Amino acid sequence: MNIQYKNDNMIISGAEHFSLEQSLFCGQAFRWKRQENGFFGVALGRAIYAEQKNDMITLFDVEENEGERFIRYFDLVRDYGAIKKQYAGDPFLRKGMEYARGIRVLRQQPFETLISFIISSNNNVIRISKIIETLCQRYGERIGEHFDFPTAKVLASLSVQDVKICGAGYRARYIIETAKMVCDGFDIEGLCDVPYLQARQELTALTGVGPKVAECVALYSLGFTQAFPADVWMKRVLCDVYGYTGKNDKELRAFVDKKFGKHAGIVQQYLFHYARNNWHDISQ
DNA sequence: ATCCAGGAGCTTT
DNA sequence: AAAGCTCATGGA
Repeated sequence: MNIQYKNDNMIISGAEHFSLEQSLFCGQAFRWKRQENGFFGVALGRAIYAEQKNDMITLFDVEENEGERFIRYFDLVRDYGAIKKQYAGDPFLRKGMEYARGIRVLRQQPFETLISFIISSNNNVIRISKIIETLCQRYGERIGEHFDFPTAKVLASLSVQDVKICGAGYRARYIIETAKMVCDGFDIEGLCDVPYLQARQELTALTGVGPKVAECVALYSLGFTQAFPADVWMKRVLCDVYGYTGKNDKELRAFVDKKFGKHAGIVQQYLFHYARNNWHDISQ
């Protein structure tokens, strides 16, 4: 992979195992849109436009120091080729990795990820995106014509009605209470430095955060690649393809740890994207 | 109309 | 501990 800066743009060439399209629209991020020949989003506190041609990605209006932050955001340093090789013996997973070959697990901002996945519970992607966008427009700091994700401080100051207006439904209370806990000193970023099991458990102390949301935050924002968000789709795959018969969260974790190991979360992203888009073929 | 969506909290067994 | 019920909302 080679990086250069030209005319205020950042150009990444030779990026293997990476597709903007697949990484941005595989259900892990909610604020990106297809625009012109590329993708527009608000991420890391700024508006950004990106294009990709084969293995060349251009990030527009990005200076060097900021470019490094997006290298991390897109998880471009990690050797996905080596990871894929470890799992090549699994026939179904190999199909998943082939279908979703360009997915990288993004490293998003912890608070935004936390609130986004609280909103995701018992909800669908289109509506999740809509709620988040409204939340940003109403309560986020303005970035040109766009809006940043609201801060914990602002969200903590809102009434339930203020948040319900955005379409959040019964989750409005969860959002506000979690924001308050963060304001009162719950250190999300700090969870990067504690063991995975501890991070996951501490996250569930937040209102609206159960096992699934905790796994999402751990995987998509804290860098725990072994975190394994298991929604209805993943459970279908585990049961129908891998013969999982367990009943509770603990049994599922044990099954997943044994089956997929320390990069279970990355594997999960391939399986999720593949299964969600091809279930008709998979289940015959 | 009924069911479902990247589930969690609360109540009852 | 484990299973059951409820929680807004909008689209299929």
